[in-house]
Amino acid sequence: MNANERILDMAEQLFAERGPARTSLRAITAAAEVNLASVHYYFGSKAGLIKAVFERRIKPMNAERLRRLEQLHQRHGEIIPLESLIEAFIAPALGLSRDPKHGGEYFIRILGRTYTDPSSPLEAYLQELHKDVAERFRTAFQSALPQLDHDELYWRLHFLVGTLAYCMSGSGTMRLIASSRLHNDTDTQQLVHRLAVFLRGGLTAATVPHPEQPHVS
Amino acid sequence: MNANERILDMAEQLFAERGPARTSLRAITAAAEVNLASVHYYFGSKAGLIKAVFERRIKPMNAERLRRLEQLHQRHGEIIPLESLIEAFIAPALGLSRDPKHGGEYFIRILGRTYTDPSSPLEAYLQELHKDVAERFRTAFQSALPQLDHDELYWRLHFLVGTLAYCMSGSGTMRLIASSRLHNDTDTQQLVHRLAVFLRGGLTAATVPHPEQPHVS
DNA sequence: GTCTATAATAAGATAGAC
DNA sequence: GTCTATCTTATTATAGAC
Repeated sequence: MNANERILDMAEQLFAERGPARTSLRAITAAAEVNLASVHYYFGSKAGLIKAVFERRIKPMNAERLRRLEQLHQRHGEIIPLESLIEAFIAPALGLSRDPKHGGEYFIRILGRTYTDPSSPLEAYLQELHKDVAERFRTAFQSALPQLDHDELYWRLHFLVGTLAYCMSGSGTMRLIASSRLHNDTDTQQLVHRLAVFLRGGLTAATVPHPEQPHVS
Repeated sequence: MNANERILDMAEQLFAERGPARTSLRAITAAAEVNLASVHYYFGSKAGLIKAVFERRIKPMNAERLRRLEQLHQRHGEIIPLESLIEAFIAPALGLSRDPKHGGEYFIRILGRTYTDPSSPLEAYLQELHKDVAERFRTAFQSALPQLDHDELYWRLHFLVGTLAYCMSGSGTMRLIASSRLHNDTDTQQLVHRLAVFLRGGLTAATVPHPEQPHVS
């Protein structure tokens, strides 16, 4: 394997463990058994490396999301069954860790964290990478959930992304609130299904007007 | 105001903006208009300061959660209505930003992020701070949702925390998937209510057996 | 308790040989 | 393309005067 890829692989792994900010180039190059200078040769800077690590996984992930969405539109027309739509969005994300070809065992944890890290220098870049997916799925969700007004849909999709991000971010804090026993049940298919059921429930919950503070706009 | 508190306040604010790892003590002491050495005098080290920043907000937050839980148990006995239970858990967290007395305008963003940051040196300490709340609320949720088995409850509470964490982490990436227009509707009461409706839908969603991969244990 | 000065370390970046 | 050696800067931490 070439140095370029080895660097990306080890950077990914170390970022997952300690976060990009706490991971030095020295640690990465040592793990990848390459020279410190090679990072700058291949990626220009640490920021360039970080960008490359994200790009390598996110582009195929979002391509898969759009492929699935396209397929669903062909089968169902404009209005896609909610459960299918949810799965088309979350499965490619959670599946990163599953498919050995994607090798994202570590990556999903990084990505999950990044979604709650607004201060990251990556923010604008990530937004750009997700723009197309965000737009198309929002439209599809609006069609599948015509009963929700624009604001309500906005917030619920926000909640959806949050739940997904937390799932992706891994098992560390996962045990904070829930059971402390370890789970072998990390099977991705199961998780996708469990999450999809939860999200469908949340997205379709009947809106009840706020008792004390009715909506005025 | 004394130096101790000024340091905590500015650290909190800067952590929210850039994250603890990317915030230097120099930046903090400059903003707080105190000497660099005073951080070590009061908190021993940067790690000590970070711990203090978290402790100051989390302890009252969790005390308020337990207070509300106690009150609900007195009113309803063992089985608390789900919606009340959800609100008792999320309102003190989201309310941090609201009540000026708590002054957590910045803090909730830090906390939200930390939940998806398993590599943080704080992890064990946070778990300790949350232990009591986690245990009591898990029991209460199990009573309110007897139809869910242990595993299913585990995951759904996990999803719940994830959604809450994302909400707390702030508006940065909040716009990735959803509308790009800015919202003035950041009113906390509204948000608590919106989130509670969503979570209730998710928590009570009927479990459907996984079609392709039935649960075998 | 507060401050200045400085130590000790670690980091990203680069020059230049091969 | 690859590597060694080094530069420059930034950071945490501490010693010691006041």
